[in-house]
Order: sequence, then C-alpha cells, then structure tokens
Amino acid sequence: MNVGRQMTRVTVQDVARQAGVHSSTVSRALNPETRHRLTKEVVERILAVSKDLGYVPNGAAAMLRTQRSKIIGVILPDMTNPVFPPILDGIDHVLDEAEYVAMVANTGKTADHEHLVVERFLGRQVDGLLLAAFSDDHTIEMCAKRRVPVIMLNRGDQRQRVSSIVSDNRLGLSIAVNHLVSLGHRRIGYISGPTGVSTGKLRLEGFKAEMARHGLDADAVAMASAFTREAALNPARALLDRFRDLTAVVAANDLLALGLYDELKSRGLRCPSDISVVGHNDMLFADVLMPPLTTVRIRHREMGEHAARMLLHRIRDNLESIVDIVLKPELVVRESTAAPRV
Amino acid sequence: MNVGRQMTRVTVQDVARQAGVHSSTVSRALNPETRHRLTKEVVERILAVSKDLGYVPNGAAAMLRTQRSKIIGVILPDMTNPVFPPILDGIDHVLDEAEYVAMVANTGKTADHEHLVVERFLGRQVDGLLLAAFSDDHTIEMCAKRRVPVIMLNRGDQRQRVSSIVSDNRLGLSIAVNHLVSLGHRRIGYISGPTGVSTGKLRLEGFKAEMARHGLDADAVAMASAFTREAALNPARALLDRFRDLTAVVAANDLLALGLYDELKSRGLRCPSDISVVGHNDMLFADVLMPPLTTVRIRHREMGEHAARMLLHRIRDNLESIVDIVLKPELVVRESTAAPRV
DNA sequence: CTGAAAGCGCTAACAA
DNA sequence: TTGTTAGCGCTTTCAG
Repeated sequence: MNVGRQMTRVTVQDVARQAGVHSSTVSRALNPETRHRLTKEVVERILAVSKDLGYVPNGAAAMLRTQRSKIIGVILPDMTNPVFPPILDGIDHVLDEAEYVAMVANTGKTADHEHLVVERFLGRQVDGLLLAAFSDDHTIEMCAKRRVPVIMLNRGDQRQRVSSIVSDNRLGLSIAVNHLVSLGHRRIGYISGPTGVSTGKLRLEGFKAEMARHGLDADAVAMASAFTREAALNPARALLDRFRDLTAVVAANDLLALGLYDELKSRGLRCPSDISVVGHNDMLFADVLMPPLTTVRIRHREMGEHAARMLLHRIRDNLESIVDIVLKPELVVRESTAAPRV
Repeated sequence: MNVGRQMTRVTVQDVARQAGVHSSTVSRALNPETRHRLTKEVVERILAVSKDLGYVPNGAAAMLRTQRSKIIGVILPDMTNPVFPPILDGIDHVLDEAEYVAMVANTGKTADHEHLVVERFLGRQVDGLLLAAFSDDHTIEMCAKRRVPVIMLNRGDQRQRVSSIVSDNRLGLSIAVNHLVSLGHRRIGYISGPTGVSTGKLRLEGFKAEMARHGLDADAVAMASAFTREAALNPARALLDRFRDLTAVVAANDLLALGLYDELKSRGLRCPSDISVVGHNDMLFADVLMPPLTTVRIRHREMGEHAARMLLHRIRDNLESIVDIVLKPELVVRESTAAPRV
C-alpha cells in the first residue's frame, strides 16, 4: 500500500516510470482486452505498481480519447412517484454489472426543463438515454440528430422514432373493467390521467373499448391534470357528484386511486361496500392501503432492466432498428373491490 | 437553425472558423465569466454561429482541462426504500439549479460493493460525494486520501472525519416513547434496526434512555437484521411471544412498523386496540397504511437539499471544516396509537 | 480586446 | 511484445 499523500494525481505516466515501461504499455496492461498481448511478467509488475501508487484512471481523458463515456442518462418526471424507484433500481442493476454508471435527473413537468436537462446530459457525453418522462417531440428530435441512442420507458413515442418498452395499457384497463363487470358492476366510472402522454391516452381507450365490449356506457369519465394523488380530487368530486349511480370507479393509476380514497373518506363513503375501486400499476404499498387496493400489476423493476439491457445492446452493436417491447400486466385482486350492493 | 445532419461533432474550432475568430475567443464568448472581456459584437456573432451550428460543448474535454466535472456522486443503499426518493429529489433540485448533475448508484448492502462503486465514481471524476449508505471506514479513508469532498447523509461518521447531516435520532425515539407513556402505556417493546449503523445505534439508545427516564423497563427489545418490512417478522414474533403484557411497540423505522403490522394481522391482533404502534421517518404513504401510522417525521427532502448545498459550498470554497447538522424531528399522531385497554 | 500555443491524461495506429 | 507519436476538444496563460 501506498504511503504519503500524493497531492498530485497519479497518472499512467507515473505508473509507467515506476514500472520501467512506456505509458502505452501501462494502458494495455490495465485494459483486460489488450492485456493478453503483453508478457505475463510485465502485466503483473504494472498491476502491482499501479495498485501501490493508488492509480485511478482518469475517466475524462479516456472519454475524450475514445469518444465513449460509459454513462447513461436517465430522465424521470418525478422520483417521488413510487413507480419510478423500482424502475431505477432495475436500471441501476443492469448498468452496474456492465460497469456503466447512471446520471439521473428529474424534469418536473415542463418540456423546456426536460429539454435543458437532455442538453446538459448530451454535453456530458452520455452514451445513451433512458427517457421515462414526458418526452416532447423536440427532445426526441434533438437526440435523433445527435444520433444518441434512446429508449423510452413506460411511455411510447407516437411517431415510432425511438424504441420503447411499455406495459400493455389497453390490456391493463380491459382487465380492470372486466374484473368489475364479472363482479356484477354495470355503472363504472373512470378517472383518467392526462391524455397528452401515451399512458393516459391508451388507458382511456382501453377503458372505453372494454366498456363498449360489454355494452356499457362509458360516459362517467373525468380527467385529472396529473398522475398524482392530489390531482385526483377534482375528477373524483366531479364523478361522485354527477353520477350518483356509480358502483365502481377505475383510476388510471394507483396514485389517482389513492386520491379517490381520500375523497371517498371525506364523504363518508366506504370502499368497497359503497364503491369499488381499481387502480393501475401495483405500486409499492398498494397492498397496505386502507383498504388494500385491487390493481393491475406492472413489473417495474423488470421494465427497468429490460430497458437498460436494450440500450446497452444498441450502443454496443450500433443497431438502428426500432422495436417496441410490450409487457403484459396482470390483475391483482385485493379488498377494494366487491360485488355491488343490490 | 442548422440544416443537414453533421455526422461529425461540432467543436469550438468549427464555430471559430465560421465566425472568423480564434477558438480561444469562442471559448471566452461561451463562458459567462469571461464574456465581458470581448466586444459585444463579437460575442453576439459567436453565440449566433454556435447556435446555428448546434454546438454543444464537450464536457469530457472541459473536465480534462479544468479538472472539474460538475458531477456529484450520490450513493444510496437501496432506492426502493421510500425514505430515499425524497432525499434524492431534494438533492436533484439543488444540483439542477447549480448546473451540476448527479450520478446515482445503489450499493446493496456489502461494503465491497460500496467500495467498488465509490472507486468507479472517483474514476469518473466526481467533484464530490453524497453518501447516504452504509459507508464503511475503508470507503471514507479512500475519499479522504483523494481529497474528495464528502457529505454523509442520514448517517453520521462515528469518527468525525466527514461532515454529515442527520436527524436527531435519540430525540426521535424520545418523542415516540414519550407519546406512548403520555397515553398511559407502561410496557413498551422496541424493534431495533441493525446497530452497526448510527441510525440503528442512536435510536436504540434513545429508546432505552427515554424508558429509563420514565422509570420503565426497556427489556422488550428485539433486533431486526435490516431496516425492511420483511426483516421485522422475526423480531416481531419474538417480542409478541415472549412479552405477553406489551401494550405498545415502537419500531426503529416505518418499514419495520409495517412488518409488525403484518405480524399483528396474521395473529388476529388489532392495532391500536390490542397494541399501539409507533414508527419513525414518516415515509411516503405512512398516512394511508391500515391503520394510519403514528410516527416521527423527518423532512427528507430538506435533508437532501441541505446536503447538496453543503457539498457545493465545500467544493466552491474549498473548505475543510467538518460540521454536523442535526435536524429536529417531530411527532405525527395518527391512528395506530391509543390508550391501552385496562 | 484577440491570437498563439501548450497541455490536461489517455489510447490507438504505426513502427520497431 | 513494446515504444513512439499524435491527438481527442477544451481552457488558459502569455503575447501582442
């Protein structure tokens, strides 16, 4: 082990001098890919010296030289939304194994800020981008122009310019409605998320389609301005005020379902005896809500893993093909749904 | 705006040529700090050309030259623990404003892996490190040797080598016990987290101290192997089996409280009528658990913001002084606590 | 106020 | 098998 605090950074040159070789030889010895081209003896000596000196390669220099950073940018709309931590966890896991690192940023809700963050990441030389956010057109164009590999996560690109990995949102809503119908519900409401993003749009379509398939009216629909607990209040009120005969409500995600719970509670309505509720996502703690929430499960961690793997694959093999992976969700029945009272 | 897809990257040289100036002038024009030393006219021309060409500065080159990356490494033990997202959110917010970016990684639980990740981050030239994890001694030494600014978050360094920002854990437990005592409880159990980390250690001490202050026995203590929902099962069982007269249990964090809920439910015990429960952290959704959890609130987002600001401050002003910031937690009374039955 | 020149630390082509 | 050389793109003295 090294003694003495070297104030000045240790470089390949230092290692080379100490080992009595040229710096390029050190570089080769340190790289597992090229190591075999050297004498075993030399490699060992270099490795020993480099450890002894406490050498740490300077990533910036390598980056500049190789034009590859082994950094992946991950852009989320809002980390405090509980669907994202498991996604991030899955991403981290895959990147970690591949010796990549993740740069992570929240983008709030504005396209401008998203744009700024993406630009900042591109300037930091990310090798690829995982977009779980909003993702406005401008952003996607920018990445395309710079030829930066991008995978969209949890949301799809309407114009099919980039690969994506999503849950089958129409199917998810079809499953949810179907469950309620099979319990005997006929008057079913829907709290929709913003339809500007694919998740919101497809789930609403899924709801309407499945209602139609059962010959039911899909008139009790109210829009939330965001996929948050708070944003559910207004649509929940609208629904409950205007459609007195509803026996069940589907929410476009679990956070909206939770906001609906809040409103039910403040009106003294009981779930599921007065109103059945179905969510979507099976977010963390959906099973310990009051009551435990019946919902549609997405495997978020796997989604993150898949996305990261796809991206690395694209980077390494320089693929250009665009694919959409659609994961199939499944129903999780808990205590927020029951047969309607007669 | 630029037309034509430049396959090759745009550099300062390109901008310089196009603007009819030298690359160093471009550099000066692009840097707000040095911009004023140039003719207004020249600056404008350069800015226009650089936008027109779609110039994005190469961070790797700047990093290599300036020896500063504007990257902060953030190391977490486990992103899926709901205390961390708000912390990360706070960090992100501050870094974003300062035009820094965050590299984020999970470290699982092993010191080896943590070590590896920190080394990887140092190699990537992070300007500073925010450690919310485990943080074994080795890691801290390594950072100290390389003179990388570090702030520990949510955990303190026993040996006072680095600055930290934590909640007052002893006070937190004192508040929790005090609340139960004031409700009339005398036989109170405790599910402790691992005492290898400061959070676990200090909370246990806080529990014991406060019990002693009230002249109560602190004999009903069981250890969990981790701060997770699952890890609460064994200690919960041990406590419930061995101490039949308990009327209340404090858990070292909310996840452990949740695991205790699980065990209570499987035994048909009701909370709070049979057993009162108090948690710690006021994690996301503590208010919608069944029953809503009485707990001790830590302002996690603020903690993240403070930590990030402290770190940036240290980096910019090159301070060496070590400080510990201790945030005061507060009690949040919900429905998991009530007076004991007589 | 602007240009010239050097160099951050690394790697990859080419030579030997 | 190893050394030489050049250069990635930027910033920053130093000159002028």
